[in-house]
Amino acid sequence: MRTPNCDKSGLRKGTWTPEEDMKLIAYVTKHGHANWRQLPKFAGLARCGKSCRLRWMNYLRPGIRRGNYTDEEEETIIKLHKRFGNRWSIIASHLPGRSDNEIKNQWHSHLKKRCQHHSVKNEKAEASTPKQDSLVESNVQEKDSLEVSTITFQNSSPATSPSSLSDVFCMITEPASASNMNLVIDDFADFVEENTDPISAYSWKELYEISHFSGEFLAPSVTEPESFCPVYDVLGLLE
DNA sequence: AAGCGACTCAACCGCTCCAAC
DNA sequence: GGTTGGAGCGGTTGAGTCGCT
Repeated sequence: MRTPNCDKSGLRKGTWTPEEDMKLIAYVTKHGHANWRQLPKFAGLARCGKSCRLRWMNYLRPGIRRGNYTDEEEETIIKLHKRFGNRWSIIASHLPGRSDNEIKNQWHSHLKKRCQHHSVKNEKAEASTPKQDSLVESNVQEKDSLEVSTITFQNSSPATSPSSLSDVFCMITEPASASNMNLVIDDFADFVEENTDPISAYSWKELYEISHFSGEFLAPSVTEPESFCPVYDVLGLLE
């Protein structure tokens, strides 16, 4: 951890203390974050706005997921990195609860090596055997599966119904106009109706995050944070 | 137990983008 | 069209931790 210190203008730098976290959570929960530059002044934090934003986006916002990556998540990162390169924010938008910073760290510490190792193996294999049609085909299929969420938006009617919360997230995080966003929200509403049981307490936090990004489209029952964001109850921050 | 290099990950820095004027 | 200011992004840093010798 970086040791806390101050810069020339008296603003604190380095590791965030629990007290600072509490102040930031309390302020953003109550007032939102329309202006990061002004926020630290009003929240009583001796931090720059950028530092507050980073702390909130990467560690404090509702729905953020910590801990080990699943195999599925790692595969998704690898696939999306193949497609988008170092566009961490785009990649993060496909992984609910993961921040761009965390994904970037994961890539540099684990996945990059794994991919390099994998590509060296592939190169050796390719050198020793002629190209097979099945390999080419599997690449095409992989590309097509990544396009699904985009296609959903490009057509004005959804091509597929979401089968998991991750699918809904993929759809929501694609570029969308207000009209096709409404279609996605309809799908989302259907999904919630049909899948009330499988949604875990954690997933409800994800739902809160969806409502945070697209609250105007969601039913009021989904935008009540106390229903699915127990951490705030613990902190006593809900009104 | 101590030393040391490799690794992890929270945080900073500098740049770009974009909207408002 | 040019300028300015805020937000966001990606690269990099460096303290802490881990694991090997």
